[in-house]
Amino acid sequence: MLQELTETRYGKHDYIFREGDPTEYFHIVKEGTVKCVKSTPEGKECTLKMLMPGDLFCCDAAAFDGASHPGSAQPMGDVSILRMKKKSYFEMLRRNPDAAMEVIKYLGNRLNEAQEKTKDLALDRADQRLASLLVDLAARSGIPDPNGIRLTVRMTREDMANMIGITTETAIRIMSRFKRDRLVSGTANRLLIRDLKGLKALASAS
Amino acid sequence: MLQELTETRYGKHDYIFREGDPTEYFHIVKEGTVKCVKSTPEGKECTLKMLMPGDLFCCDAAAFDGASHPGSAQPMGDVSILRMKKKSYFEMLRRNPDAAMEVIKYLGNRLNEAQEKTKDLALDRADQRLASLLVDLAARSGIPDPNGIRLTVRMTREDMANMIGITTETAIRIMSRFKRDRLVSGTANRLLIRDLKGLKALASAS
DNA sequence: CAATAAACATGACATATATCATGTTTGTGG
DNA sequence: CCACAAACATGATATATGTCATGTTTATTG
Repeated sequence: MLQELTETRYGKHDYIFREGDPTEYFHIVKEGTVKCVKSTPEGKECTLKMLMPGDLFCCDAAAFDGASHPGSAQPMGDVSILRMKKKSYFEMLRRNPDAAMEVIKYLGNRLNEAQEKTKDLALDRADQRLASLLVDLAARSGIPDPNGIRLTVRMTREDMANMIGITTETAIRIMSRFKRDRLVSGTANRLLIRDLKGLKALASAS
Repeated sequence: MLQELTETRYGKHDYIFREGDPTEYFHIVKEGTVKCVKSTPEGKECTLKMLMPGDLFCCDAAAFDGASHPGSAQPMGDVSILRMKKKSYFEMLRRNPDAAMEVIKYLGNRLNEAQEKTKDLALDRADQRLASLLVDLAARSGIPDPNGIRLTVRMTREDMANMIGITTETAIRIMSRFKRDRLVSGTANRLLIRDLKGLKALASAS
């Protein structure tokens, strides 16, 4: 069974798959961070989700028929991915109700997250959404640091902008303000959350 | 087995459940349309999804632990809902791999939809999103009419606004323009899509 | 059918965010 | 370490959309 899971490594400039590619595998993030991206013909990008170790992807319907990927998957730095042919995955689920239940649970959580994000995009201002993003990433990829919480994932202002539906310039401006207000510090290589409470307050000041 | 599914009817002013209520049942829409809504403390609303006959809801993670509903479910007019205690639903899935696979497929599709919506909110203008909405509803709830496609679901400009993250006034203005441009006609009680192609062109003019 | 509320319409104005432009700082590969 | 590119910064201006206000039309209900 488990030998059907193979490990692959990717670097920062690779694609795990591209939007429109046929779906062949079910994936699990083993190490590193993967971003799920959709783009428009004119090159605008929208990052739907940052996948961390333990996250599943392509565990869904697109893997069930001959469909193609609705978005692309790109590593943020070096990552290691476990994958399984979709046929094996499919059979494994049929034989293993526990696994199927886990996938249902996982997809349900992903759907809730996605709907929460929809609500944020629809109702919150840009600075609130950016604060939310930072709070979320602090919880998911942060490590303690003498001055706060350091984010392990390398993320530029442009990356942030794509995650919350604003332009790079707006992300830079808001981050400059957060910096001035001592909420955060540092740049892509060393992002530091200095005042988590302050960010949380901003995030939920809807 | 099937006798565990019970039918309940609701009217336009009822709630099927409210945000925060404990999750007790798995649901299926039998007749009518149900909207899934999230709201802020200040009364702003965001409609996440219109559920039509055949759609499942609460088939997800919130139903798996002692969690509560992340949003509320309200009928758009008269609806009929089938439901099953979550314990029975859970057991049914464990015994029935086909059902579990169907749920995984359904959730995957819902997740894709949600992510498509995220992309629209992040990258498209209000008029494009409204055009998208109308095209989508024409496909899902439209019936042929001498002058185009009539939407069976009764939907005010405010409802539309909540579905695409704009204000009621903006929805009214855009609909007025669509009316002037002969793309649509009519009001909540009798919404008519007069030029589906035109709307599609606008929707994808990203 | 009258009374009342809901839905639609439209103007004037405010504002958050996008766009474009230009410059500085920081990182990186040869 | 130098050269080059990426990332960050910030101003000026444009614009889509929100907000508030007021009026009309269309439903609904007693």
